[in-house]
Amino acid sequence: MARKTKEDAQATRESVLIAALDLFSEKGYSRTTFSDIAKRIGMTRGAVYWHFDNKPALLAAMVDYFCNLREERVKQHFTEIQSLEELRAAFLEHTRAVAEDKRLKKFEFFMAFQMEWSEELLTETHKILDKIRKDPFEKLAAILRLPSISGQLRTDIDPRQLAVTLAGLWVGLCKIYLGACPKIDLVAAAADGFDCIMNGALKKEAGI
Amino acid sequence: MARKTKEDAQATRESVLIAALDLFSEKGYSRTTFSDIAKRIGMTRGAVYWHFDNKPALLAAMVDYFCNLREERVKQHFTEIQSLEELRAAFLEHTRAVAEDKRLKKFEFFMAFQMEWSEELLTETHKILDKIRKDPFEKLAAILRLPSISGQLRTDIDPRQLAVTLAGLWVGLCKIYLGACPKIDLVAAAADGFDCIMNGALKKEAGI
DNA sequence: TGATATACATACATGAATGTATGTATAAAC
DNA sequence: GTTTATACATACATTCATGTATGTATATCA
Repeated sequence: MARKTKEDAQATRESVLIAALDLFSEKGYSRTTFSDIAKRIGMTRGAVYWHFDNKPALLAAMVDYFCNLREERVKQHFTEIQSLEELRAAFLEHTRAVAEDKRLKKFEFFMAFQMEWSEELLTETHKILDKIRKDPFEKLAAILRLPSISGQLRTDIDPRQLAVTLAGLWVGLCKIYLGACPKIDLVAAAADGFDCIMNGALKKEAGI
Repeated sequence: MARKTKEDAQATRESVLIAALDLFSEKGYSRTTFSDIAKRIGMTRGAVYWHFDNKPALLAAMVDYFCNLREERVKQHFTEIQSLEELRAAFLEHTRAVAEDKRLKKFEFFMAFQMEWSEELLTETHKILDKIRKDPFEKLAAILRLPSISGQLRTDIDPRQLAVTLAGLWVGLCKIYLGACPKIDLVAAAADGFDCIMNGALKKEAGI
């Protein structure tokens, strides 16, 4: 058996990426081998090596693949936000995605607990990770600066600081949830936290 | 050269633990070898193997060592809290410790970014990590339930939920700070977040 | 003042993951 | 229809971390 069609080859490439996420999130990046991945998809190491030069390259491709998948969700949720209600809805929808989309959850779990980020691997996935690491509050801050929203904020509240607080809450709750020792309802916790923060950030007359 | 005094041996044991934290946080757990650690302290692998049976055992001892160091700080900050002002001070003091105590910062960085937690390694360090993972909001919740504090909370605020929010904020801000891409002032961000949340959680007449 | 256990250093043996070279059947290009 | 590049499988070579066995000088203890 050899030489499949281009579609078949593309399919095995994707199956490698998915198997990589599965195994990386199960065993950790460093403990999974090309052999593990090949076995998982019913092929040999040769197949994996044909599609990806080495492990860092596979990691970069995998992170890129699922980051884009995540970015699409973020864009889907956080574009065209005009009001506080829409921001709240987007915040919770994005949270719900982490809690309910198994693949996204795996990816977030992998990024949070199953990866040791060396300088080398960071530069390998440089472009994609730069986005993530700048994103969490820049996007939020821009939304909070919209006149329709910032007008409701207390005058002593800095939109950027508020964005940091909201992003911090989101990152922290996700981490606690993914660590999953004391089981929490992620969406409910995010809703409570969001309301509490906004309740403190809004002018008295503009309560949610 | 051989057979040092008991004090000397204890000193090299500690130097191994410290070198382990240094190297683990620099290169990641999986990429550091016993050889690396031995070189760092100017000894051979034999010395490291004499003190620790293998890498998981060393990891467990190292985590135990620095977790206890951290626990002492937490206890130091979070016992005998009676008022909101004291809670705020403790919250910020604990945050400041992560930002300014180099060793604690290294440890938190290691736990957040340089460790892939397999089932095996989790059970190895079971007792210690159980503490950490239950801790973040149980301790906080207990404080928030103190009459002197809960009396100031709005009646629709659940102390436990508030604890989850505060813990989430803390974990998230630390993670963002330790990731350190968009530099933030951790202590200032924690103060702002704390105030904002509390401002939303307190009765109108009990503002900070 | 020996005897013994200690705190290492040194040497070796093993396995396991990596990378590469080679083989091969077949889709695609001409 | 032939050629060629593709999408793998197979085989081999190398490195490297681990673990263990052994050696040894010296605190410690009797």
